[in-house]
Amino acid sequence: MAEIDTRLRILDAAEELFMEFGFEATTLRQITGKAKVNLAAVNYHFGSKEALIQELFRRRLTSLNEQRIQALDRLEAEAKGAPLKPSQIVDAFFGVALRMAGDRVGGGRNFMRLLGRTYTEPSEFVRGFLAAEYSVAITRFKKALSDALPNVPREEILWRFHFMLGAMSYAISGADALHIVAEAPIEESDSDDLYARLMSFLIGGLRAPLPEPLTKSSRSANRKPGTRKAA
Amino acid sequence: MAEIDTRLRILDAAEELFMEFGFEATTLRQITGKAKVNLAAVNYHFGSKEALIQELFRRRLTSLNEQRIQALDRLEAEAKGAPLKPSQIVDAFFGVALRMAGDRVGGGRNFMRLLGRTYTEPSEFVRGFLAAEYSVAITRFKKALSDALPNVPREEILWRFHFMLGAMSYAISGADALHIVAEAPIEESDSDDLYARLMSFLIGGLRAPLPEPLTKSSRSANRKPGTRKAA
DNA sequence: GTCTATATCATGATAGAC
DNA sequence: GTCTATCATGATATAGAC
Repeated sequence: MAEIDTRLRILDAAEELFMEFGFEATTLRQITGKAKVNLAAVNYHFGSKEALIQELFRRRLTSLNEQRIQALDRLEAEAKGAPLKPSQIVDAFFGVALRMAGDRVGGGRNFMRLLGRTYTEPSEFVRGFLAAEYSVAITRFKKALSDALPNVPREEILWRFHFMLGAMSYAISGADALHIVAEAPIEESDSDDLYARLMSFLIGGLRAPLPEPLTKSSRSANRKPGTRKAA
Repeated sequence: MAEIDTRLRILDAAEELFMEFGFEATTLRQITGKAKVNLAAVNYHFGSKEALIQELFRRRLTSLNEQRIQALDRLEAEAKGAPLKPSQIVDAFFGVALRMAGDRVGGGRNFMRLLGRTYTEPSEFVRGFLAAEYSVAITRFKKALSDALPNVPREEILWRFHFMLGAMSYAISGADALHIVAEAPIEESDSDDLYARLMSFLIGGLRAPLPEPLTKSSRSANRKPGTRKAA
């Protein structure tokens, strides 16, 4: 048990526990207990519980988004100026993430599930650096999607991107959360299956016909009162 | 400030605070402070913090799922045995929820955002009665979707239902979470816009072409090594 | 760098007067 | 039903020996 090892042991243990119980419910005692290090080690190495959380996200997110950008770079280089297919872009963004989520050995699986939940969590300080870490990648991918879907308004693209993130988050939460939907225990799909399932769903949603004219003027017109308009 | 009022004041205050800070981070002192009732009132009226949380979900979920089932009943009665359109079924399930989420006055908005996050939260005791509360409605809707999409395997329907829940959850988390994606502050869409946007996305995903043969035998075949199979 | 021991504080819950 | 006062517990964080 070398010196540098302590840091990593803490990060890994924290990742698992945060995933399982959430940030608030996880105590430093649980973390240091699981990591088999002293209680004081967290504050020595990271300074505080919050700083530990930030470092935990930083080490994974930086790599994740770099991979995403590299994948996009590769696609654009191959295309030589021709517009990309939306499915390629979606694959570059979500495929990388799903591969990290499928990685059982490196702990990426725990992290991605944690990330999915954190995204909607309203925890002030987490949201801040989440946005910062994502900033570069998001800009690139929004641009790519806009170019690939010239007929879709940018605002619509933004929302669909958001919906896709939601679907992915639940996809990664996976079989655990699915138990609520499926009374019968569902077999844990392997990550290739999950990948294929999610991708076709995402592309289907992304390429769906636009909602309505939706120009600012026409709104909530021609709808029978009492019933909701059917899509 | 009558007697019975205290209960409601606590429930409403708790709903807002849980939504904003989460279950663990919200203290009874915050709740009773906001509700302007005594600290001991929570334990008097509900017995414990956990019981408060359960009661909070119960009062909303029961009504929500009853409305969903009624909407489905109505559709099936109108169809007189003919198969429903998938979009009608999706509308019955998610339309009701979005309407509750759009309801600013009754506090339904807070609740739906809370629900979306809770769904993936791994909190043991919450997951239990979530499944119980949903049980009846889910069974009905799974059946309806299976009938409407006879070519889609039941397992695939289950997953797509799951993905749709994820998209809806993020949709309801709404503009707040979207800030992470959109650097520029995005205008809060009104609920009609959001409804239209989400519905077309969901239908698109639900009706997307099936992933692959995906029969148990053929798996991870014909994929170029080194690259991920594109959808 | 790592440990023990402890300071300081906030939590959920309860007892008992009114 | 509502209040005040308090308990036991467990939280983060730190001081100081090794």
